[in-house]
Amino acid sequence: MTAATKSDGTVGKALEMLDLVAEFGRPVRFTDILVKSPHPKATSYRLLQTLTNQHMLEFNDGNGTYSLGGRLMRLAHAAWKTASLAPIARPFIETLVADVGETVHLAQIDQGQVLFVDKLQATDRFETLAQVGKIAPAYCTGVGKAMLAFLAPKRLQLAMLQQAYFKYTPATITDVASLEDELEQIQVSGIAYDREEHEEGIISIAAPVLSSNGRVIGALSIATSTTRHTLEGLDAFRAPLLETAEKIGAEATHWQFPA
Amino acid sequence: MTAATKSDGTVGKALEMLDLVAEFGRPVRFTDILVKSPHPKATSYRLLQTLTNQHMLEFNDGNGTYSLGGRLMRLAHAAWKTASLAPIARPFIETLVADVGETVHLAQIDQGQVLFVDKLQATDRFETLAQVGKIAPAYCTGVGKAMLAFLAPKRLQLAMLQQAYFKYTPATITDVASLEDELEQIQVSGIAYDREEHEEGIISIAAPVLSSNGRVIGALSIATSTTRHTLEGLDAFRAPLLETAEKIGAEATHWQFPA
DNA sequence: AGATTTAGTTTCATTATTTGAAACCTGAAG
DNA sequence: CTTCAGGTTTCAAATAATGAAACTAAATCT
Repeated sequence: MTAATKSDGTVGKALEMLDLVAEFGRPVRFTDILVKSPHPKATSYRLLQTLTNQHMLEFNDGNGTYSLGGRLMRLAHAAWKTASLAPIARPFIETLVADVGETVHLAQIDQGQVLFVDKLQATDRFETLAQVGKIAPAYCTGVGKAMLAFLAPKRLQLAMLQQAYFKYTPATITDVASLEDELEQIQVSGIAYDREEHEEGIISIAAPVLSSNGRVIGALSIATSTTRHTLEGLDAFRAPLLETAEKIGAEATHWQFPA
Repeated sequence: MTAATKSDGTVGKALEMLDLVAEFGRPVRFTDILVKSPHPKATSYRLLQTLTNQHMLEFNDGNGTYSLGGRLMRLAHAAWKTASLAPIARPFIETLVADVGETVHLAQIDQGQVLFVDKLQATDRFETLAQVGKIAPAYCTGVGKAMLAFLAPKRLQLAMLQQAYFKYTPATITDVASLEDELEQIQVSGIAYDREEHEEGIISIAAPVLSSNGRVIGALSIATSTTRHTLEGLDAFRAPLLETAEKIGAEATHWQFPA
């Protein structure tokens, strides 16, 4: 019995089903879900019914599949507006993008993972799906490491322990000791790098956003490809990045954003 | 037994609480929720606890408030990727934006309302919060009317009836008969206009996205301000808009997107 | 300081909901 | 016409949710 999933009654089970549907990444038939569901047939069926009635799932009569419903997007929009750093940070990020001409990401830490809450693209070249709500592991992304480095010890422990370390690329750090070393360095410099650790060809420079009480409330990064910049080249963005992160931190404090 | 709100057990109650928190539009204290909650103190309290355990809500120790949680954004991202028209439509919309140099919205109809699922801005700046997940009434927006006009009669009835008609601006049509007239015209022309009916100073031209079987699966609009274009000026976008809507419809059919 | 109010939390017997094995549909394949 | 697979419903038993009331902690009043 891990601390991970506390079952939490009916609501817990229902949300578990939602996660299942989400995992499939495509509309799913009842049987598809059934094989993954820990519950017997009748129970799974009724949970799906309930969620569909509640518009958390949508049922497609045509092919008998379930997919995630519109109510989720409405709620998430509300979440984004009221509970994320994004609305507060937007104006500053816009300035930064205009300034450096690169794509900027804003992330927060959520359940030990990186949760992207905003993304502004330079002008706008090709790509990309709305990054908002996307998650990534903390230990191998610039924003993730920037936040880990400034996390309070207990929260850090928690985030580090509950993580499975997967080697996404040859450069991914999967060794806890090395990771801790790097976090220490980041704590000193206030800057984190992603050296193709999550995706080959993608590098980034990131800075934590700290509220006035010193707690990490997010992180900011400039991400680019190795074809556009070298790792050293990223240092040009160091100053504006830090400056913007600081401004956002000050503003967030002013708005009493939860630490 | 109204069709409106079927309570649907514990899960329904929990989601009702989520909606409550969302409505406040700010972090809320337990007592704030209590006055709006239909449930007694202990029940409301436990529902919030459950949702917090499940990361659907987040509790801020600092000031004792609840706000919508990260899990919602994760799920919504999955919903956006798998259950919305947006990923399919993206490339076409990008082309359209590049073509006309205006901001383009993509919307779907959800529970009789307009649900924005994507927004691409013309190159430029100012404004705006991630529109994804934002909702608006159908009867007074371009995209909304475009979809209503092509909705199957029964679904239209439903959407029209369950709507409260609020006069957002002097131009808002709140009279069902006039609205029906306009929908007929839209059916013929395949183009809908928003003549400052939802927001003063904002006009738009919209076209429905139809799947091959003739069902509306979404709508596309070009929105602008009265200071940039006149209503007649919008007609310049008519052809590219229709063309793009058609391409998206064809592609969606190909992907068996639910009608 | 002591009394009083307010906000949040817990208890526990009662009540209502959820559960799941099994039976039952229904349309498609053999 | 049988069999089968996917989906749906039933109903007594098991479980989880309920809520009045009691309790705690902190703030506010006297």
